Amino acid sequence: MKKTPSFEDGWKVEIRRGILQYAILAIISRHKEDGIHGYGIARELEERTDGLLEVKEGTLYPILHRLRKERLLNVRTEKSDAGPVRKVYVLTGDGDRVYRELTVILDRIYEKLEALR
Amino acid sequence: MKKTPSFEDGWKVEIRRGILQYAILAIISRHKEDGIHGYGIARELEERTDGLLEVKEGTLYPILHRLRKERLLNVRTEKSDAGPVRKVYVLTGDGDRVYRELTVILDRIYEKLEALR
DNA sequence: GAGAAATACTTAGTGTCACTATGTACCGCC
DNA sequence: GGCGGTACATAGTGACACTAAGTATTTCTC
Repeated sequence: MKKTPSFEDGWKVEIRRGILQYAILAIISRHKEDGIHGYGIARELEERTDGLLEVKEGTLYPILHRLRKERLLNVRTEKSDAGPVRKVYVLTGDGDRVYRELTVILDRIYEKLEALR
Repeated sequence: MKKTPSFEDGWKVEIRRGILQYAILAIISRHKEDGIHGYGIARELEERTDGLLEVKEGTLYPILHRLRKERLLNVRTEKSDAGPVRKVYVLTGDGDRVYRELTVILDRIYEKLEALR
């Protein structure tokens, strides 16, 4: 029997909404035209945030598909020397623009939240 | 005919998840044992964030009910001299504890996001 | 060459919650 | 008595992070 999650537990799930999409854009953005593949994004997300933004595949890949559908990402396939074929993602022009817009909004929100307390 | 919302529009809705609950706890927290009523929370939220975290009643009241159900808030009713009876909310001990925990988590997340870009 | 372990991606199903829209009702003022 | 401000409630919708389970390839070890 699983115990009912605390309010904080549920909140942690909710607060990741939007944040995850943004974080993924941020990671892809850092890799510029070289791009990075899904599995690599998952690893970087975990390592570079000390596990705070760790994602399971079931969370990550739907986000990537969505971002691609929105034309924020381009994909190419690439042979891996240690597993099946990879899908390598790079930001489109739109993706870069949107990423920068979200950064501004996020900063504004955080700023206002700090002022609120 | 309403135009299809942009990616940013949808993202703005998603990013508010969790944030709104936190912001509402923050506002109630500032009012200590005096408390503040729902309508007042809505006004403060709008004014103190330059409209960024404005909420409609259909968003606000369900959140208050939820927080109360989680025993993070206590309610008392109070006569208003300019309208119907008010419900005045104050943080419970749990509410105060949770609010402070969420603050820590939020700061950690924002810190990691900044490091990511 | 069988099995395990790491890599790499996919998808079905669930629950939560911010949103839109609408409704109820009280007060003071002209 | 109608209007504007105050004050709260709730039904219905959609997006998305989650869990869970699956497929498939490569390399290393025995």
